[in-house]
Amino acid sequence: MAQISLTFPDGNARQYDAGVTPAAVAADISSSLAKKAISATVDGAHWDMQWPIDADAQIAINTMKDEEPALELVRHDLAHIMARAVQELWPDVQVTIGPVIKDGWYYDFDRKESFTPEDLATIEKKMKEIINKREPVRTEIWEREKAIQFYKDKGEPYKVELIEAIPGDEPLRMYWHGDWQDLCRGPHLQHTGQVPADAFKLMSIAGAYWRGDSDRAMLQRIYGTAFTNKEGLKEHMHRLEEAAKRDHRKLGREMDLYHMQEEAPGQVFWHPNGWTIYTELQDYMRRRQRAGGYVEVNTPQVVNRKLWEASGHWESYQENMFIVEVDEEHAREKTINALKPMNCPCHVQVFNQGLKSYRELPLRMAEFGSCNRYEPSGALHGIMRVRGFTQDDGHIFCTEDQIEDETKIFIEFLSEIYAELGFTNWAIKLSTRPEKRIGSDEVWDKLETALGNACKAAGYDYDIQEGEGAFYGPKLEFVLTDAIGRDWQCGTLQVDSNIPERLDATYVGQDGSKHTPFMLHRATLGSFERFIGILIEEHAGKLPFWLAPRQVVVATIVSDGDDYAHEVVTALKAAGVRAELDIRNEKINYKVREHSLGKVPVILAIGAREVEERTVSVRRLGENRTAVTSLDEIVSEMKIAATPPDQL
RNA sequence: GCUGCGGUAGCUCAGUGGUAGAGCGCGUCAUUGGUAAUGACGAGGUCGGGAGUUCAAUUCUCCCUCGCAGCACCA
Repeated sequence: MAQISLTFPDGNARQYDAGVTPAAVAADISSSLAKKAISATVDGAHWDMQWPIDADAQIAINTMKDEEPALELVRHDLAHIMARAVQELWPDVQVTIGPVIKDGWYYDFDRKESFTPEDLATIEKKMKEIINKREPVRTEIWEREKAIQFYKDKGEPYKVELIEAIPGDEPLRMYWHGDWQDLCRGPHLQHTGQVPADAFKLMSIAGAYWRGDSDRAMLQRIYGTAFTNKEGLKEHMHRLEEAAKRDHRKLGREMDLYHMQEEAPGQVFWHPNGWTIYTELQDYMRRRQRAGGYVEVNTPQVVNRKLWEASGHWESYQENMFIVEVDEEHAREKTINALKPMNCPCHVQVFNQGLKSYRELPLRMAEFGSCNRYEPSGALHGIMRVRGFTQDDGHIFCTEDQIEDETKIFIEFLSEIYAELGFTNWAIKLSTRPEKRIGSDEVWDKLETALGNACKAAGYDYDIQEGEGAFYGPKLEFVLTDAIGRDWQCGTLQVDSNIPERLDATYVGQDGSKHTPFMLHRATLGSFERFIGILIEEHAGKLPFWLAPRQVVVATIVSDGDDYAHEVVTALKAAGVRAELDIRNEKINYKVREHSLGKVPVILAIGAREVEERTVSVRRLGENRTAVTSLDEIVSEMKIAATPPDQL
């Protein structure tokens, strides 16, 4: 038999017969390693202890101490163990797929009756029994036909469909956890007892479509979370609790920012505090856009269907549009209109007024454009996904040659703004050509390359989302993350020549003839609603001072300080600071607690001493010490703090 | 939109086939206090909406609506 050489991480190599398994290699090293081993890494690939190695390779034997492979295996084995537990408890349940995801795994089942939260505890108990049996995990490679026949006989049509969807005639890998079998690429642990029985938890039950297709069966998905030890699980549960406290829906109520109600689902009633954040942000963006060479416009809310027919929205976006009909009863003629779901067609109307020259390009047109979209009810989420919102929208009319530069300029514009708003972690995703699209591959090549180059030129990496672009062009998404790790697209930039063409936008080129411009749809914040939601969660309600709706509360300790407190508030207000007076007949402890919970960044306490010395006792949110400062000093300090970053 | 769960006082929640309860908040009074809850008293709810079953429905059933989690969607 041929010999192969396996090189270990320490650089030493050993010779083995070809086809040796990591299990044998581990046993060769030591019996304790053979026991502890969970998998191997062979030339960078995650390798099951049972898989043969046929050629020279770099090898590392993994144990539970190797966090990355350990988590992967624990979660993956738990997916199988959970499916086995479910089928042992309810033999009529059909199994489908169960992948590892962030923090855990899920498995999708088909069962007539619904799983209940009580069932989760039952399943967990059964899973622990399976783990305690320490049954071996075994794998075999099967011919396709055999696998299909096996699952047909077993009455598992989902598995048959999965196999049929695997391309080619490649043999299929089967895994057994004890007697329970599943189709699986692997790798897996050596036996079920290697799964820590106290480091996992079943989290929730939800519906999920088979193969992600809403036309197909709705399955029941059970989510689980798992770590390599009990502490890991505990920490994770703690993180979830902490994240829940940052939820903008909770903070929005506590900080009295906004509310929503049944009569206007998916639309925001902004309260004074929330609207302060909104207008402060809008003022900031307006100054930023002016400085960035944009002209600001404003366009109608209610627009006749003719324009939507021309733009193509009537055909392809109608189910998401609020249709407004005006009938003869109270108007001279019957018209059908729609609330604008986006601003681009209106911006083209502005562009189309008068003849444009290539000398005017790129033309950067911005609007704080209020849009209404009839979003599916299940998609609504606080102020992050709503039916009525205002975009910090903009369209850059330009030539093809200008796309890359304009994109780079935009990315730089956006990144400065995100930094000033306190975001350090955000990502760019480049969505490329979808299957259904218009335009030639040459044009798509150019446009995708232009966007990618612009990112690199601006100094940013990006992830590619294959096939996720719009039918008319590729796009960049600028993604921020909320408190519990959900991603939200905020900024965007999309390349489009379709709408300009459909709506007859032209410019006169250097050659004297008319050309269709490209249009870059772009938004920095995305929508004020979503962005403010993210902003609240990112800062856990403790917004940067200049954005804080309530910046300073001047709180008296004794009523003898009332007059002076008035004076302090007046001075702060005159300096442009949002200051409030709290001379209620309450103890200072009470006032401090209340305003701290309300996330007021600065509390100025005033007692007899401060009145006497014309000072204030300064307490900042998140600190429990105080400092005495003179009135003049605090006013000028607060004035600077309240100045937006672009005006410093 | 789909699956599951939920809607009781301003908020957080308990509860019941015989028209409801707590804590916080709110109001009144007393208290003038040094940095995360002073005390006493009081007001406040057609139990999300509609229909049905019942002598009787907040409670059981159905429909609608809104919300939550996930899926699908997201120009």
